[in-house]
Parts: sequence; C-alpha cells; structure tokens
Amino acid sequence: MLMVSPSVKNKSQSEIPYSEYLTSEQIELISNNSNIVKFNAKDIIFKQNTRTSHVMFIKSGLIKILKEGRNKKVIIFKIITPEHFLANISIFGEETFRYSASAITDAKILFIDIATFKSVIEQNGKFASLLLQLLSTDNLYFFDKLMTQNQKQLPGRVAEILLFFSKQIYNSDTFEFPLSRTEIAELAGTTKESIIRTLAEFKNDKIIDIDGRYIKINSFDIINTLSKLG
Amino acid sequence: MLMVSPSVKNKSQSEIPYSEYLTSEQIELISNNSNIVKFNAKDIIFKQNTRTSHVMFIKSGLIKILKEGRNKKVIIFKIITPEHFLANISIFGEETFRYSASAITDAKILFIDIATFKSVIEQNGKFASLLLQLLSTDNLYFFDKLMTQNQKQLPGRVAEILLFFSKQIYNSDTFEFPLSRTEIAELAGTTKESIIRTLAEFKNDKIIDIDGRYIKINSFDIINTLSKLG
DNA sequence: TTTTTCTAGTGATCTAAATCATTAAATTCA
DNA sequence: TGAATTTAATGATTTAGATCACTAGAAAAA
Repeated sequence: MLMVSPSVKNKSQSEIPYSEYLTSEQIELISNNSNIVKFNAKDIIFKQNTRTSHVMFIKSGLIKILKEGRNKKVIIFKIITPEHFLANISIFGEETFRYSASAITDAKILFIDIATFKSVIEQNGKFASLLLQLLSTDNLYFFDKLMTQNQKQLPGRVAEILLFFSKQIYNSDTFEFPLSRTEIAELAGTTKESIIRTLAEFKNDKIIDIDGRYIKINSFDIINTLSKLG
Repeated sequence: MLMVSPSVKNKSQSEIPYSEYLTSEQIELISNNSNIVKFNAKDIIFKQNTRTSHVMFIKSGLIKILKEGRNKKVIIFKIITPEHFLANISIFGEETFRYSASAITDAKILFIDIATFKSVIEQNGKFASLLLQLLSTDNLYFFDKLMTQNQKQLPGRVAEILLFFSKQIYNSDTFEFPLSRTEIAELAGTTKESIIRTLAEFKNDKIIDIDGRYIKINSFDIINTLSKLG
C-alpha cells in the first residue's frame, strides 16, 4: 500500500526515537534514512500481506492495529499512541505484515528504512536490548488482552476500554471517542449492537454520560470495579 | 519458587542455544553461568509474581505457560517444545513473571543466569537481532491465538489443538494426549464439559477415535477444514 | 486395604451475547 | 439540494457454550 507520497522534512535529532541510546553517527545514519509521513484520519498505513519495508514510529496521532478474519469480522488488537513504534511487532519476524494499521486521527509517522535500522541494532547491543524490552512489554500486553477477552464479560471489557481512553489517552473524565461504535466493538471483541446496549446500560445506571461520541465518566469507582472484576 | 536443587552437569557446546551466533568466549561465559535442571511431569517451573532470575531454554519435554485468572480459571497460553526459550517473553519486560510455567512431561531445562545473558546480548548485536526475531515470532503467535479465540467456535479450536499435537509434537495421526481434559479446556479457552462434548461429537462423526488419552485422527480433511473455517 | 481425591463423562438448565430485522438520524456524495 | 450511504439505536429471537448437579471409575493417600 503506502499510497501516500512521503513528504520529506528536516528532522531534528529529537525526532529519532531513543536517540539517547545511539551514537551521533547512528542518529545521523537513521536521520538520513528516514522521513516523516502525514496521514489523515481513516487513512490506511499498511495492509496485511504487504511487504514490510520500514520501521514506523508514531510522532503524533492514534493508530489502530487490526486484522480481518473470515466473514469480514475485524479485530482491533491495539491502539498505538505517540512515541511508540508501530510495526516493531512483526518486522523482525516476518517479511510481510500479518495485520493492518490505519490512522484513527490525523497522524505523523516517522518511517525508518528497515535495513538501516537493522544495521544499527547489530552494531549497538544496548539499543537492541532496549528493543527487546519494548517487544517484551508488547508481548505482555497481548497476554493481558487474551486474559481479558477470555475471562471478562462485556461490561468488564467495555469498562476497560473507557478507562484506557480516559486515563491513557485523554487524561480526563470527559472525552470525545475517536472510534465509531463498530470500532469500539472491534476493540472489545464483540458486535456493535452489544456495545450500544452495554453503553446504554452504563448510562442508565448513571455510571457514564454519553451523547454520541461524547463521554463523561461519572463513577470511576464503578468503572474500575467492573474493569477489574469483569 | 524453583524448589528443585540445580543438578549441575557438564555442558557440551551444543547445549548452548544458537551457539552459531556466539563467539567461543561468549559460549564459554554462558556455559559457565548456566546449568541444566530436570523436572518431573507436573512440576512447577516458576509461578507468576516470583522474581525472574534466569533465562530458560527447553532441552527436552513439554512445558505449559499459563495464568490463573479470577475465580481460579486458568488459561494455558502456549505449549513450549524443545529447543525453544521458555521465558524470553517477559524476561526483558518485567522483574517478576506475569505467568506461571509447569512441566507437562518430564523435562530438562537449561537455566542461564540472566545478567550473563544480558551482557552477551549487549556485546553481540547479531545475537540480539536473533532474539528480536524470536520474540517477534512469539508475538505473532499471540495475534493468531487472539484471532482464533475470538473468531472460531469450539469445534474449530479443538480441531486446531488436535492438529497442533498431531503435526507439531508427535508427527503422527495417532498419539497419547499429554494433557487432561481440563488442561485441553484451558488451552482451548473453554470448560472441561464442553471439551468432552466436542471430542465426543468428533468421535460420533468418525473424525477421530478416542479412548481416554489415546487419539487417532481419521480424517485430516475434516479436521483441517474445521480448524480453518472455525 | 479402605478412604479420599482426581478425572472423565452425561443430562438438565440457564444465560450472555450473537444474529436478524427494522427505524431513525447523520454524513457523504452527486 | 435531494439521494444515497453510514452510523446509531432498539426490539425479538436464537444459540453456543457455561453452569450446575450428579455418577463412576481410576489413582493417590492414609
């Protein structure tokens, strides 16, 4: 895919991720072999089964990682936030992406040439170590996701999503959901109808206010409990 | 945990994993800071929330990685087979294990001191690169597991498990299941009753023969289709 | 040996959530 | 601007699989 023509820009050192682990030559090398690409909300960043060519690092915006299963059912595995690698997950494992990514909001992404990136890793064990750590953390995220999906029922999973957006993304009890009902469903591993009903229940129980995509969490206590006890 | 007293043995070079990526000094270093521990079937290797102290590499036997959720419900995330790292998943991410491991069959595991292992990684970018690759592959496994759990219903998931043991572990259409019905359920993300019923259906439909833990797959065609189409 | 515990199996019942069908409102597009 | 397409919402119905309750045999412990 990658239909977007890369708009090359001047990159300051600070734009290279984890540059504190790199020598100035390595920063220079990566800098010369990377560029920032802008995406609009809803743009596809890459599609499953296309070749991996770059390591991507989110500078701004929210990205969803998803996969289409049979009968067109989509799962959103993860929402990736700024200052995180996008494609670290499979880039070392596979030649082609096993999943797709698309922009939820407008986004800027640093594309780093994969060969360059790999060469830096091979030269720089500390940097490699750091990446191992990031990848491990990622792995643990999927452990938790698997537990949640398997053990919690819908209200718990929805509460978890509300907490994620409130705490991790917006840091506020009030926010505008960047996802449609269908997308929330894909993230919760359910259907849009069930999401609508669960959110309506939360509203009836005065746990949240909701009007379209506007959300206000009234009782973090209850949402926390729901999220924990599933 | 680790109640087992380490029985130190002479280690040949070939016992050090991926030694082709290491210098002879590094092999020596790891060799001097590791030892093989024997476990009996059902022994706990480590428990969640205990401190990580070693990198573990399976020499022989089958190990299950599991986590206990609330209401004591257990999920088996993965079965790990010989010549694979056991604890690569979280060892770089966390100070304590987020999951438990126990031996399904008798097993021999190479315990490598974690500080030694980390020092080798930092010195040796190629080796670090290899580990990144292994960790990425692991990550993709969890993507698939999440998809399966979410999209396939029980007969598909059970078919998948039968295929896994038949193809990956025993390489035969006939085998003795190393897991109890409850454990199969934990691997399939369901209950023992549902597993028993699904296996009984497969037997009725002549897809498999089953007698206790003895399994014979009669129709790979049907099992394959079930596994793929869920 | 006898008792206790664990594992496999079966039937009856229940329920969370999926599916289906339809309407209404909001966006997009032509 | 009006037509077409998405998105949100709600009610009715179905269903896969969980839960509950129990039996029987096998294995472990006393």
